[in-house]
Amino acid sequence: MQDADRKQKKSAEARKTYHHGDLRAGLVEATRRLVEDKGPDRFSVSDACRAAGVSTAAPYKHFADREEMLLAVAREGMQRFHDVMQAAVAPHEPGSLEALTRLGLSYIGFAQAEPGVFRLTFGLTRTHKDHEEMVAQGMRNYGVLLGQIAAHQGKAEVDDAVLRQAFPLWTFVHGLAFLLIDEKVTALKLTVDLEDLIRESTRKLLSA
Amino acid sequence: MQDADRKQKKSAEARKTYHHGDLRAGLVEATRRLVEDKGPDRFSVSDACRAAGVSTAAPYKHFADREEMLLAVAREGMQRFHDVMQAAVAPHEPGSLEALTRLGLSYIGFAQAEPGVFRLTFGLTRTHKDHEEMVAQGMRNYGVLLGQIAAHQGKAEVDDAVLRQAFPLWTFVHGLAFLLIDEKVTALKLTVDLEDLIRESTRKLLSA
DNA sequence: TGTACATCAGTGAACGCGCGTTCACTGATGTAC
DNA sequence: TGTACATCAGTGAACGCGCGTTCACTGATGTAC
Repeated sequence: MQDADRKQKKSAEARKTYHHGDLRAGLVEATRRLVEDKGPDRFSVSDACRAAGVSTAAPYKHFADREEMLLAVAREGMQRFHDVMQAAVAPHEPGSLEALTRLGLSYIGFAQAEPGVFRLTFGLTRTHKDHEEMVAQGMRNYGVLLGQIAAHQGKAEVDDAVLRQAFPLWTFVHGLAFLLIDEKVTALKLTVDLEDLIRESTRKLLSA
Repeated sequence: MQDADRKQKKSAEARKTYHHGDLRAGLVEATRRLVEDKGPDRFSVSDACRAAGVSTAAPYKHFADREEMLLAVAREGMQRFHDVMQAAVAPHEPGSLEALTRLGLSYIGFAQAEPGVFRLTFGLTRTHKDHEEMVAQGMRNYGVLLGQIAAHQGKAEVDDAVLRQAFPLWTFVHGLAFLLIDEKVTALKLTVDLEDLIRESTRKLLSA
């Protein structure tokens, strides 16, 4: 909601002023959109400036370089991904097959809704690939699954058995996400009922 | 072997001549190497020319454009991938858990050995994404798995039941491949016994 | 065997382009008095 | 309330660069006679 407020504020008061209101947020949004439209590799600073209606020098008042703009989008995206997953499991019995199925569906749902951001956050992020904050957020996101599996095993903590049971589930939905957004499923003319596929595969992978 | 012959011929006879011997093959190899070193997106025609020791105009005697050079690498790569998978299953009882495990291991083996080519062939290939030859080779490659599953089900042909049982296996190893080459496994400090993981997950996904 | 000629693979220079980043600047804003 | 001033977000022009592609060319090769 604060985003909406800020936007309104901007358009109401600051539209035609010299200062932008919240150029940083505007650039992040422009970058995000470009990452979606052209992919993380085809994004250019100039494009983002054009989209934000600002000179090409402006971003450097807010970001050190191109990479930092992408980093901001990635950070924001991972947080959004986390929220989506949380919302997916929330209504269901923790550790239940239903909860895990919904979690899997939210994973591929995010990948399909925001393939550019999905690629950006899961791709090999060269420069800041061990940017500690990103890794921490990645662990927090993975933690949503780990928590469900711990619950499934009737545990309060994540132990080795939890890790071992969780990883194949991640692997599975991750592969499905890429096969979908890389259009292999359509290219090979495969028909897939996503919900059924995820539920059944999850059930099997959870079994002994 | 003919490749080796050609190379020898080149170095023996044609090294310092005006003509190159087999510049096409040389450029494809240079492109492949660059795709590995820098990724499919960072590849440039100029780089390839530099690597092949040739002027930047030379490739256009063999390829229509940059895209066609990548296409040649992709084509070659998919064929190689096919051979690798065939070789992996060949020694084993068709449709056996062992054969399927080896097939899965060869999949991630290829991804790890040639992550650049793997990304190139499995990524969204914009321009020629429905290049018929590529799709055909993709189906041929997928056919290796389908054949194994058909055998597993005691069938001579691929039917719907085969397709339904095969797809989750593909999905699984595909996800594993990306988690490995995108270094998520190492970033999250997960320890994974690949062979055991693939065998067990395959077994479970094959079960009722 | 020797010569004329067609073929065409590779050259080197040039093109226009968009990029990331820097620079000295300007003008809007908030604050101190 | 009004003025002086510091701050700093955004400007616009410029930089050097590497890119993909085109062009008229050159020289090596194979073939016909």
